[in-house]
Amino acid sequence: MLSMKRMSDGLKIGELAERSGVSRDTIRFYEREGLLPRPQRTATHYRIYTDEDVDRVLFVRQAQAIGLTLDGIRELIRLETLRTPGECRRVAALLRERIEAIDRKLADLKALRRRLAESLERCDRADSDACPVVLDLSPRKPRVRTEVSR
Amino acid sequence: MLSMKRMSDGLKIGELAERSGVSRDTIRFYEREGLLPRPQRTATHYRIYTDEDVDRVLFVRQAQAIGLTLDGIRELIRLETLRTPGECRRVAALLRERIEAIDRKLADLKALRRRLAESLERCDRADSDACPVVLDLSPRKPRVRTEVSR
DNA sequence: ATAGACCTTGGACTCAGGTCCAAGGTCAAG
DNA sequence: CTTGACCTTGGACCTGAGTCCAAGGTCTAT
Repeated sequence: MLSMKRMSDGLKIGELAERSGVSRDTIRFYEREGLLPRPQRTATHYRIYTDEDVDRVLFVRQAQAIGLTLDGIRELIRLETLRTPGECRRVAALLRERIEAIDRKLADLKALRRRLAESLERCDRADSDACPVVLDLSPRKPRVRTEVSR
Repeated sequence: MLSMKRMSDGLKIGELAERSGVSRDTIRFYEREGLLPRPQRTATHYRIYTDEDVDRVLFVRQAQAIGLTLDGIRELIRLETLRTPGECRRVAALLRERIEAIDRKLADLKALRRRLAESLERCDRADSDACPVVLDLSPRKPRVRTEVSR
């Protein structure tokens, strides 16, 4: 007979872990951190989870993936579960903030990439010994004339 | 009479700290970590640094700024100070690695930015309550029909 | 009834890159 | 000689996001 068990309710922590792709320890950690509600327990203190909890864990991972910290995620969950009026505006603000942070990061990384690519070129052009790039990282120690800016 | 002191040699740790823009503690930490050579000492055990050390600290900060870890920087310093043959090739390899890492990061961030911008738009378009974006982060809980992929 | 897989707890540990602190030594000025 | 700014050391602590562990309880199959 097919076990009705899997249908919907009553996951043990290991099952939640498997379904959501995080470790048991992480789940307990999220609970301590207030990212997951305290689950019901069996008579023997086993945690029992529902599909909602699976979603909640996935939510946390998604939110992490977009660069939020656990603090930020807690805040987001609070907004959602309390159905705070103006929730959407808060979320929008949060999003704008995140986007700006990303734009700054992008700009930094692009500048960095340019620098590195330039260094690499010089490195490849160099005749082997005494890497110009290493020396270049040392400020004002121009033992090899740099001659790159043109 | 002008003190000859400032000319060149013999910085105390606080002076090195000031010139290189890091804290005393950080300097001692770098020494422990092998990023700075052990300095000479006065008879009373004060560390005395030279201008080379200023450069070295700045080097470390520069290298950090391009995304290297302290481990990587230690390696770089080893390459430089040992004048390892093939130094330049190693450096070039390191640079290529860094550039690839940056490219991956850039791609990730751009994708992320697109997602967030899209969410933000939906958020702004929404009529106030029950933010679609928060709900959207929750996988398969479409209490509000998403209707965005038109 | 016993093995093996699962669960419980609290607390320690990880990583990187530092920061902070206490208790004491040194040095220049007033 | 005392004050205040500087220096020394070893070691503890911090952040963020978990991971690992020991000692014990439970459940399922054989």
